[in-house]
Amino acid sequence: MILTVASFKGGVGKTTTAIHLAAYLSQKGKSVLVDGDLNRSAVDWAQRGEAPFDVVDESQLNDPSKYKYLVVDTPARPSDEDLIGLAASSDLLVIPSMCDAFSIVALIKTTNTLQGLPGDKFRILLTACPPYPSKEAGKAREALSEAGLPLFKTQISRLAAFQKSALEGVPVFAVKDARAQQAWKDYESLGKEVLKWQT
Amino acid sequence: MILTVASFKGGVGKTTTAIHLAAYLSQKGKSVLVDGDLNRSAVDWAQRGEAPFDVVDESQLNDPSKYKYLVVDTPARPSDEDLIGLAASSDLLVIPSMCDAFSIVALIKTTNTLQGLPGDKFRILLTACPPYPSKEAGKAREALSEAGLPLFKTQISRLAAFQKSALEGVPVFAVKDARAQQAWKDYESLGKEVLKWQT
Amino acid sequence: MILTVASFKGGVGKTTTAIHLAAYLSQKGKSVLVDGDLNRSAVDWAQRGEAPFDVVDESQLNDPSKYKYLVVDTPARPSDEDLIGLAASSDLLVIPSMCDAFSIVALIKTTNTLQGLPGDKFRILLTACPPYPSKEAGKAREALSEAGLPLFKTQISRLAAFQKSALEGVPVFAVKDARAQQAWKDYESLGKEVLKWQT
Amino acid sequence: MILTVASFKGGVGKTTTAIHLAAYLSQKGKSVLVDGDLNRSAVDWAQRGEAPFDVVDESQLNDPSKYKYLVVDTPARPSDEDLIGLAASSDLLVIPSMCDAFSIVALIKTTNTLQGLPGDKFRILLTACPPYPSKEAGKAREALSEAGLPLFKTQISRLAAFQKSALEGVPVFAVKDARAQQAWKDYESLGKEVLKWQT
DNA sequence: TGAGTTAGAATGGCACCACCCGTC
DNA sequence: GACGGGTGGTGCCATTCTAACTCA
Repeated sequence: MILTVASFKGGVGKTTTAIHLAAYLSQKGKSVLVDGDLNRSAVDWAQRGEAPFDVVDESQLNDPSKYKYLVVDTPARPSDEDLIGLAASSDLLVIPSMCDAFSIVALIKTTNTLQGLPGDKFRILLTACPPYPSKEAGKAREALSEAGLPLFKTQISRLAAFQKSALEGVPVFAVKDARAQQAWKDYESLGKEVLKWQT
Repeated sequence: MILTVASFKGGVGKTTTAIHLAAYLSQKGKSVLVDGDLNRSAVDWAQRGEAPFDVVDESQLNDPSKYKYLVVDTPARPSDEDLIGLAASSDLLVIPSMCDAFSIVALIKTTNTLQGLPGDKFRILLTACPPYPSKEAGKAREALSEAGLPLFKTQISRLAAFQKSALEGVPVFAVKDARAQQAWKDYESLGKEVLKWQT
Repeated sequence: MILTVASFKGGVGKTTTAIHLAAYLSQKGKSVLVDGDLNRSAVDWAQRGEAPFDVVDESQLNDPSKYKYLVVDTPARPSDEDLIGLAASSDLLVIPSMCDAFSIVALIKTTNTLQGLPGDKFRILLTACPPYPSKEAGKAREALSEAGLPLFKTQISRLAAFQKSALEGVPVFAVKDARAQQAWKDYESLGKEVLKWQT
Repeated sequence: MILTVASFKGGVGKTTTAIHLAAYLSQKGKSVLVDGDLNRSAVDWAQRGEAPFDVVDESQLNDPSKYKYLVVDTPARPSDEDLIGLAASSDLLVIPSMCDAFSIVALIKTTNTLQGLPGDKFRILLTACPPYPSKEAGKAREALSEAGLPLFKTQISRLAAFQKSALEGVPVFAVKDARAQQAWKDYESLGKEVLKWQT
C-alpha cells in the first residue's frame, strides 16, 4: 500500500504526519518512509534519532516490494500535474493542512484540482488544531465540508510533544512529555482510519 | 522605501506580516501592499474587508513613486536567485518564520544563501510564538543567533485575534477580540523597528 | 392545592419563589399568596407594584375555598415542629436553597428532619444559580442527591432581572430587562413541575 | 477587642465574614473565633481545614483574657433585645448584608432597632457584591445612607474563591484560585477599617 | 411631518472554567 | 503530581447607538 503525503503549503505538519503514519504502519507490517522533500527533513530526522522503520531518499528506494507499506513524503507545493501523478501512483493521498483561515482558503481554491483526482483517492487531515475550547478546527471542518472536500475524522492536536519529537528525532510516543501519549493517540487514530479506508 | 516579505516555507504568517506592516506604515506615509503571492492571499483579504491602504497585484503597480512605502508579499519558496533579486531591489527583506524545530532547521540550512545577501539587508521575524511559559521562541532565537542570522527583536505572538483578522479581512486592531490590541502592539513594535533600522 | 415555601436560611429567594409560583399558578386558576413572613416582604412587594393575584397576610385569609391554589410564604428558620406542621397542612413543601457550600451543608444537616416528613411531600429548589460555566449548581445537586434529598429538576438562575422584579414590585416577566423572559422561563418550568407532581 | 458579627437574614456571608475577620486579626494579635451560630458553621469549617486561629463554641470560651481579639459569630435573626445585648457586650457590631433589594429593604426596616444601639457601635458590610458593571452595590449603599445607617467603606465581592474557601475549610488566601488574592484583599481592607475605627 | 419615546443590537468589561506548558 | 501563568470561549451586565413607533 502506498500512502503519499502532500500539501500545497509548507509548515503544516507534512513531515510529522509522514513520520508518524510510517511509525504506526510499521506495527502492522514492514514499512518505509520515502523522503521526497527537498529539505530532506525526514532523513535528517531519522539521523537525529532512532526510527522504528526504514527511511530512504526517494532515489534510493530499490525494492519497493520488500515493504507492505510505503509512506511518501513529497515536496511542498506540487503542481497540478505532480498531484495527479502522485494520486495515480498512490493508494491514498493524505493532504495535511493547518486550520487557520489562510490555509483553508488556499485549500478550497484548489478544489478544482483536487476534484480532478480519481474518486476517493485523497483526504484532508487537519493538523496543529488548537485545544478546546477553540473553534478553529470546527470552522475549518465546516468550510471544507461545504466545499465538498473529504476529510479524515481524525485531527491532530497542537501539542508541544510534537516539537520535542522533531527535535529529538524520535516518534512522539518516545518523547518524555506529559501529553506524549495523547499526541500519539491522534496518529494512531489516523492510522486506523487509513487502514479502515483500505478495506 | 521598499520592504519585501519572503519566506522559504508557507503558513508562517507571511501574508499577515505583510498586511500589518503595510497597515503600520500607512500611518507614517502613503503605502501600498503589492501582492506577489500566487494564492493572491492579500488581495483576497483586502476584498473581504476594508484595508486602510492600497492592495494591488504585482502586475498592476503602475506608479511606485506615488508611495512612500511599498510592502511586497512574495511567493513562497523563492529560489536563491529570486532571493538575491528580491534583496537587491528592496531596502529590507523581512523573513518570517515560525519557531518550530522544522522551520528553524530549514532556515538555518539556508544560511549560506542568506549570508550571500548584501550587508544587513534582511532580518528574520519569529511569528506565531506560543505564550508563556513556552520556551520555543527562546530556543529558536538562540539557535538562529548561533547560526549568525540577524533577528528582529520583536516577535509575533500566536493569538486567536490574528485568525479573526484573516477571516474578517481587517487589520487585527479592528478585530473585536479581547487581545486585539496586544496583537497589534506586536506589529507596531515591528514597524518601529523597521523604521529605526532605516535611519 | 396548598403550596408552602419554607427554608432554613434567609436570603435564598424564598419570597421571590413564592411570588412567581403564585404568578404562574394564577394563570391556571384563582390563586392567592399568603404572606407568613415576619418581614411581610411579599405584602411590601405587592404594594410596590401590581400583582396579578391576591396577596394577603396570613391572618387575613378568610375564605381559602375561594382559591384553587394557595401559595404560603413562611417565616425563615422554622423549627422542626413548625416544619412538620407545615408539611401536614400542605400538598407540597418547596424548599429553596442557594447552591453555596454553607447553604448545602446546612441543608444536608437537616436531612433527618426532612426525612421525617411524610412521603414525598417536599422538594428542594436550587436558586440563584450562577451562569455557565460555573459548576456550583451541579456540585450542589450532586451533594443533595447523595444525601437522598429530592430536588426539582428546574433550577433558578441568578439574573439581575430578579432584582429589578423585587425593586419594582412586579413579576419578573413584566420587568424591562433583556433577560426577563429567560428568568420567567425558570419559574414557568418550576410551575409545570409542580403541577405535574400533583397528578 | 470584641467584634460581633450578626445579621437579620441568613446566607449573607456572616460566617465567611467572621472567619476572615478572625484570620486578619490573628496577624495582629492572638485571636479567637467564637461560634455562636446554631449550625456551628464555623466549627465545621475549622474541622474541615486548618485555621490559623482558635475556633471555639461559645460555651467553651473559658478565658477570654487570653486573646487580644475576639470575633463572635452569632445566630441568625437576633431579636431586638439580643441585638442590644450583643452591642453592649461588644466593641463593634458588624452586620453583613447582601445588596439585593429584599435584604436592603429588610435592613432598613430595622433602622429603628439599630438606631437604638449606642452611638457608633455598629456598621453594615455589603457582601457578595456583583462585579462591574453592576450597580447593585451602589444602589444599596445609597439606600442605606439615606436611611442613616453607617456603612463600611469596604465591600466584599462575589467571587468563586469564597465558595472554594468554604468547601475546603481554609481562609480564602489559601485557596488555589486566580482571584484568591483579590478576595483576600477585600477582607484585609475590612480588617484595616475595623482597626482604624478602634482608634 | 417632526420630535420624543422605546425596543433592539452592538460594545466593553469582568468572572468563570477548561486546557496547555514549564518548573518545582 | 501540583502549581502558576496564560489563552480561548461563554455568559452576564451596563452603556450607547440605532431603528421604529407614538403622538402632537
